[in-house]
Amino acid sequence: MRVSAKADYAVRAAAELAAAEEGPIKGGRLAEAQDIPLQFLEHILLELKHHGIVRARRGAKGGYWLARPADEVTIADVVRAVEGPIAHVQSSPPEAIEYRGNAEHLQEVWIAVRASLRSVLEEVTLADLVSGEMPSVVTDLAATPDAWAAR
Amino acid sequence: MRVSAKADYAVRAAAELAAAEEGPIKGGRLAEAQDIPLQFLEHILLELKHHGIVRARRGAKGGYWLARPADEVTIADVVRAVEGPIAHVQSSPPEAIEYRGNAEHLQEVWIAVRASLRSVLEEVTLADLVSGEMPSVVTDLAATPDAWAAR
DNA sequence: ACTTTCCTGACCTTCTTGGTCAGGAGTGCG
DNA sequence: CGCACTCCTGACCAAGAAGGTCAGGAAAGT
Repeated sequence: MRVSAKADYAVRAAAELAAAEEGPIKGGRLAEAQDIPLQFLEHILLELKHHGIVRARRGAKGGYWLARPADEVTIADVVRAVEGPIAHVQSSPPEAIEYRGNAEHLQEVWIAVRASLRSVLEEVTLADLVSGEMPSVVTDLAATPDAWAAR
Repeated sequence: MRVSAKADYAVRAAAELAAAEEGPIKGGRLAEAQDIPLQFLEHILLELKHHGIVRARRGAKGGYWLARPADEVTIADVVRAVEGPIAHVQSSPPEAIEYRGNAEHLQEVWIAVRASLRSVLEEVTLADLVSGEMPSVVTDLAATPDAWAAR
């Protein structure tokens, strides 16, 4: 139930790409802008490329850029590319699990958990993230009492 | 962003305890009812005990029972007991992270993610789970289009 | 006393996390 | 052409977590 460093890095790098006005951006610049170890970041960017989130060119004047417009890439896309499916239980998707006895309805709970994660992650685009103008689902949730408090 | 076997097991065992009419229930019976390796389950139950979710007595006629009424124990309580804080990013709570550059607003997203998880996990009690009568937040989410579909 | 059941720590194997290192391959420029 | 620059790729690595198992000790009941 935690967000890995890899996913966090991937979203941050994608945000930098989304904000770029023009031309390919070098890995080194992304690493510096977001304070991410360069060699680790390159592996992450490669995964993003394999998943069609990002494109790249080598050589001088090379670098990375988004494969699609920033308002068509969601945070869920980026997270899935590096972390795999969201909200799996015991490495299986919740709809594939069969519960017995008094835990029978647990499946519905995990389905709801996944749906609630999706309702946030699939709603926020990289363009939203960069502009700071979040969809209402985010501002509403962030405004709930204790949303910023530890538990 | 996944649910561990341990958390899944813990909730299922807690559901069995919540459904128990009377008296302590033996670990062996829980393990059998939910098909969980007994020795692993005992470690989990011990953690639940240390977190005040469960109580126990040894010896013949011994076993485990809930420390509080089933409608006062949420799934979030159980999950936190065995997995630690929900929705940490890079092992830190989202409110403690400072983002730079174009990722500045990412913090709000992770806060919203945590709030959305809480809105489900803190709302469902063990009593709800056993009865199958879920709070509306769960039924609403489970009824959204594609909630049961993979991505 | 003796059985039952919880309690605890040690241990184990495999996988994941969060990286680093070394080198190969494509691109652009002089 | 040659060279510098940058991405691309696989190998490796240390530490920790995941998902258990094993052996024994300590309370409770009969």
